[in-house]
Amino acid sequence: MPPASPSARPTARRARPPAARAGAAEGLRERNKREKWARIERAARAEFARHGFEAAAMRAIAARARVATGTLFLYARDKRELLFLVFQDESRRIFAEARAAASAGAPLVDALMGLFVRFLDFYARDPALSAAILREFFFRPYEPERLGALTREYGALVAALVEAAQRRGELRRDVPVAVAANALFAHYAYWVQAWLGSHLVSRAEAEERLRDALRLQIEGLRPTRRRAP
Amino acid sequence: MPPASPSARPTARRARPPAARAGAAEGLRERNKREKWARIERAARAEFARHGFEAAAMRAIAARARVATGTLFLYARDKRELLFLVFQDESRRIFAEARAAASAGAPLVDALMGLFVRFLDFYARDPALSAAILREFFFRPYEPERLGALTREYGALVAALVEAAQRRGELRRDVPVAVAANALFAHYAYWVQAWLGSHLVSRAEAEERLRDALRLQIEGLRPTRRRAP
DNA sequence: GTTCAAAGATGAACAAGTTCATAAATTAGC
DNA sequence: GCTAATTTATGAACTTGTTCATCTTTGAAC
Repeated sequence: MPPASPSARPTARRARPPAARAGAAEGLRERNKREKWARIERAARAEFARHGFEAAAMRAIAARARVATGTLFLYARDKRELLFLVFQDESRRIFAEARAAASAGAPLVDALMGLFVRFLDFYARDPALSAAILREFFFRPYEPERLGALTREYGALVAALVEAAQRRGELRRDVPVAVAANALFAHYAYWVQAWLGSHLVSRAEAEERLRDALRLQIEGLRPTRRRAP
Repeated sequence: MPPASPSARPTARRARPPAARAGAAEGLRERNKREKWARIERAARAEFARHGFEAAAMRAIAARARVATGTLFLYARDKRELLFLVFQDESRRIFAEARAAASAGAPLVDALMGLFVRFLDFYARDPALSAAILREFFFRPYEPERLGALTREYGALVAALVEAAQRRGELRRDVPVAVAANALFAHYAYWVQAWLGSHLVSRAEAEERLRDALRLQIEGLRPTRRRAP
């Protein structure tokens, strides 16, 4: 089977979303590109929010941004990438906040929930759009180097919390940090899916069940001989 | 926010895939419908297999089935439902096999892996298409009463294995069966996603990590005072 | 300031999913 | 068997994502 994604091609034919900073010596080209991208991003955000990912039309986004339809494809390879770029900044911000607020000293379940709940809040702002993001980027091959970076950061933060807990004796030492982190993260992914994807639980239920699941992952399902008071 | 799916509309405008059995007294209408649906299903299966879900064209499916394009939409509401209908039978078969072979007496991890591996094999036959199925039906609101039934059956089977294990003392009794089943199933969902969705692991790795994760879910991450020999 | 090559922008054209007015086929009433 | 009513089938037309030949703008050499 041939690889599903054309891996060689750069993001878009030419232009790419320029870096956000308005540098000192900035040519006309760069300034135009920056302004155009700003308009496109605003427009995309608005149309996605109003109509959802599927129903938002590229032509409508282009019209709102006052550019030709084809221009969109100079800044984003396709509609999916537009979605990704729009949410990239916001995810980064949420993630930075979560990292800053991460209390590696707290009991592991609390520390993890402090991180996870931030993203639940983020998703809750627009659940349908969040579901689209998860679907488009975690269930479809997609330029690993962009999204992969965010995912790895997330994983690394979970791993750091796990390692801290292990170090202080809250967790077994014979289980590699990565294995434990994956096990815990699996519950997060599962309940997010149940909430945003399958609509089997509400946001509140997802949070509750996730907390329980994390506890249960730590405690284990095996019968215990004795329990500490 | 309005619900994303038009919940009222029936599956397709009129006709629906007729029941498979060729009843005794069968009118011309029903026979024609049955034959046409058989052709459509075969055609859809072939086109999906050859080109993948996205690249398979409805027009090509229609041509191969020797019907007009619009006719497809009398049998399936949209392309997604065509995918679902095509795979419904096969999923059912796999599931029935798994249920029949389920050895509720085996250690829980083995019993669960006996079930899960059957689906991993199923997915492995066409990973890209399997990923499409998971993406289209678990990350998008979609007529809960169809897919929901399959999912619930799956969940019920896992729960039965869990209950058997609990009964024979392999698991704690103070954790509700549903909670334990969800916790275990989460690892399955996670590693399937890592394999089919994110391409982070191979099929073999997914299986291996899943087995480890199930063990770890049972053992727990908490330090143990003592271990049975 | 003029020239020219490179970068950026445009929108008509294309392909694919979906709809719907219309036609064909089937059934039921007589 | 004929007719009317209902179901089923058709494919042109519409919408939307995407491409690409063409045009415009920019920057630098002179």
